[in-house]
Amino acid sequence: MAESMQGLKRTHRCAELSVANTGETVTIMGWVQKNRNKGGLVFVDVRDRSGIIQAVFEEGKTDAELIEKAARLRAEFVVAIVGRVEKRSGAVNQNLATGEIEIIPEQLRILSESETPPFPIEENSKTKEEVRLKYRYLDLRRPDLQRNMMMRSQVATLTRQFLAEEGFLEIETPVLIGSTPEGARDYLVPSRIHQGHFYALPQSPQLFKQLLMCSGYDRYFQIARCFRDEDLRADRQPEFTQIDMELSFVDVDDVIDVNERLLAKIFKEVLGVEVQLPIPRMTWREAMDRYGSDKPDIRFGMELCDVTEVVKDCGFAVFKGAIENGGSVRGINAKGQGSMPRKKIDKLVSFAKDYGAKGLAYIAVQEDGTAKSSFAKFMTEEETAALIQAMDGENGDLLLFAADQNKVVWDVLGALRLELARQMELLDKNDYRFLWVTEFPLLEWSEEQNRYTAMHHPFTMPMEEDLELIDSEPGKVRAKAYDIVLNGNEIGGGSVRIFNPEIQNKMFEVLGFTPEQAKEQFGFLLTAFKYGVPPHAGLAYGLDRLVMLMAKEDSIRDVIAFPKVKDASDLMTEAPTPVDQKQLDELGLKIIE
RNA sequence: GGCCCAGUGGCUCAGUUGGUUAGAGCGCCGCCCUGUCACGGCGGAGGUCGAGAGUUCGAGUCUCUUCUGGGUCGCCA
Repeated sequence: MAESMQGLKRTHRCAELSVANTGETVTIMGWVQKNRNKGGLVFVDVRDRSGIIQAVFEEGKTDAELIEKAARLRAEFVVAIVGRVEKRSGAVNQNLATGEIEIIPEQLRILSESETPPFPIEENSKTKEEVRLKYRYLDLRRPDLQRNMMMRSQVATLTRQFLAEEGFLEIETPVLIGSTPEGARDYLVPSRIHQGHFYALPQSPQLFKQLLMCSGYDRYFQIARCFRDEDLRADRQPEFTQIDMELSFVDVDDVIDVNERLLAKIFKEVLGVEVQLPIPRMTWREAMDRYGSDKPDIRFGMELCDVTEVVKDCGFAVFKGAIENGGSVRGINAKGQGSMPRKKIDKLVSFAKDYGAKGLAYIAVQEDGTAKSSFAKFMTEEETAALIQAMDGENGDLLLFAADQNKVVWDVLGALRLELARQMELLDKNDYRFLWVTEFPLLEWSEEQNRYTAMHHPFTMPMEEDLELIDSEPGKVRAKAYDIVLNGNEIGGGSVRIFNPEIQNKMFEVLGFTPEQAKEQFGFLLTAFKYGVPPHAGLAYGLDRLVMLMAKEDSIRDVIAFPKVKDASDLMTEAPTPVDQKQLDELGLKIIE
């Protein structure tokens, strides 16, 4: 039966106690981690979010009645203990922060009993995620998740502190907004009052923060929940959190400057990691050419090498064909992997095919200098030698080549490069390598829609020097857009925004919007722009991804208190759930079976 | 929507070429134990192998379907 905590007040968290508290009478409250009964001598480990402290119930020092009560404690009982802090008379536990001390109880109250939990509440859980998520409130008791959540809170707090000092105002924007079909799928919320009309949940506060700039708030930020109804991944949840900001009277360098200092502060204070400023920058084109990715992981090399010129006259039809079709031939050199077994190479080939390659050519340079190759028979010895040389191929290297349109070649080799790095264990989670990727293309051709779509969003400012290309070669126009990349993850991105209505209208035109469509969807923004809009720019971080990397986790689920699973449902609450017919009727909705 | 992986007591796993009462560790329950902290000792309970169908004399083990979770491609302005 549960006892009251009346008359007691917690004085410390468990692991806040140290030898400095020796002799003090303290009150702790927490969960029983472990009860070790030596037969009259009872050790109880009590846990809270700070850590663990041991209480010792011993004859002569504690009432017999209390010892008996302690012996009844089971895992996850919630207890309050009043007692004296003493240096341990027995062995010190080096593995415990509080390992030199223990509590000699004077009072023990069982505030709450517990059934045996379905899985152990311990660090480095081996329990499958399915079970953990069903009992997420228990999972969240585990020290590693508690550390993650505390780290997340610390990041948010530091962000608020820093941005406030830099003159940013925290302003909330609505969650019930109008739908804009451009981009990701919206979550829709039916309106009861306007039947047949729907709100959408924001994919980001983009339009509102731009309007706040129009309204003169100058520097805005928000830690904002965003929603996208797309398929999930390890680093994608249907609802996620952005650190969103917008600044007036700034250009690219100003946004980058304040954000570099923000990142440096966060990493210094949370992880003790010094971020070397300035963070290196790379144009999108350079990133693609060197890494085959717009979010390169620069913790390791294995850069792409364009060998189009070297092989353009060779006898290998695949290479020649790709080049004649306007594509390129590029390779990567997996140092020291020349002896990779055929089976493993075949796996790389099929891996490459998943990314759109028609095939993957390779040369495995043996230790004796001979080459095993999938295509050498189509080439002269001189051509093969020239290719190996162009790739810096040394004995024992594995050279892998993709030949196709640039986009395919980049995708394939970019993915392959990462896969090989994983296999070769080149990725150190303690190594934090930031990179700005700049000058993204403004537009991207969509085969599916047979039109250009905005690579970032339709409010991104083209680079002034490319403006003249916007009609003739829209695909070549670069944007004042930038992403902040950390260890191959896009942790944030932003752009300078268009604040000139003519350029904005031009942009809509290129995107295939009729003036009517533009007005219908973004009319309020376009109208706002008629009343004096400051030049402005902004950036948004994916807070979940940022904290995931800081916590050295592989999934953002490990830094989100109540995440959803792959099909976007919640295993604990079982949301989404069916609703009553009455609710549907009120909303004027009918479910078609 | 496609592809891949996993699904055996509460948890984590093992189960040979399909063959008698399905094993282990941890946890749980009982008894014992005064310095443990992965406590220890003795004893015990607990699963029909995600679900369904099929092949077979016989299936955890093969086939098909399905459900659940994970990874990934597409998708994610």
